[in-house]
Amino acid sequence: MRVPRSAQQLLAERGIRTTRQRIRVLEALLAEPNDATAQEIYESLRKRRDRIGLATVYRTLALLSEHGVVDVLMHHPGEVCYRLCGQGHHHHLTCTGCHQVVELGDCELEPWLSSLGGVHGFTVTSHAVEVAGMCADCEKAAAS
Amino acid sequence: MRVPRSAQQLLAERGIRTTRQRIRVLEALLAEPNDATAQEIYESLRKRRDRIGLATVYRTLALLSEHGVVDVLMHHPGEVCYRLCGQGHHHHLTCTGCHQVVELGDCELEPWLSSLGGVHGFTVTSHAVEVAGMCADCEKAAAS
DNA sequence: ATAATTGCAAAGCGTTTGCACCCTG
DNA sequence: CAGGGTGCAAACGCTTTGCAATTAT
Repeated sequence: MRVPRSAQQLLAERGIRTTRQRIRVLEALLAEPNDATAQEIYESLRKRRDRIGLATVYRTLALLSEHGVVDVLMHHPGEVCYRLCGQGHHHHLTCTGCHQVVELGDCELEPWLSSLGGVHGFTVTSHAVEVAGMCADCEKAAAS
Repeated sequence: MRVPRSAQQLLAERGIRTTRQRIRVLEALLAEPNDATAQEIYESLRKRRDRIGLATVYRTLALLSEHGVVDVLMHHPGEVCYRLCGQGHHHHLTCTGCHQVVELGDCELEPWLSSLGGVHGFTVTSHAVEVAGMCADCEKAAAS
């Protein structure tokens, strides 16, 4: 799912102008196995002494999500998270303990959903599934 | 799914103190077939000349969601919607045109999801499915 | 009676925007 | 070199909180 690609390449593929800041944001996402908020990305870049404005992080993330480069996740109200994802349709399995995110491929819901939509007179255009649980490590930690 | 119940009853069932304001908020939700934001509920109550504070609406909705009386939906980033739902597990089918919401019963995902979780060493505790589409009316309107 | 609930206004938070400057293509 | 991109700080909108007055049990 998560094909390793360079930040440069990701931008070029979509015909997005490459700037130092956009590359930095993408690098931060590439280095982040889970999801991150705009603020988190901003802070991690500032810690690395990268000169970037918070507004630019927001603008870049908006741009990237418009182009389908990053996914937008909303597990908690008022918290928007971004994540660099593999191409194609997939869903997410999130650990409630440590917030690690696992991509779920092979979604088998399409047929079920479109039939369900038909019953209600809907044409189903998209669907999102967010699965929450506890990873093995967190479960162990919680037990003690 | 959506058993009609009185606002009074809903509060009493959970042992929530009944106040004029809480009943008004619940009535607004009972009258609302779809979902509504805190602000929308506040405004609809003010239009009806109900004296209620915005803060109370927020506090009441938080209370009701804690007690499982209302569902919290987040289709769009930065927009938290509340909805009075039937009991039991279900999901939502939302029209992107008119925002009407249909409750989907009989969710057949449980077995699939827990097996999927197992593969990744997760104990799946919950899942949310949000299906989006176009209802018949909006599809017609869009075609013209 | 007394503890919880309310309303208001102020504070808080994440996010967006206006504008002068800067950089990419 | 032109048009898009950036940074800063101010503006923004939604939500939460402090506190005195009010209300339910």
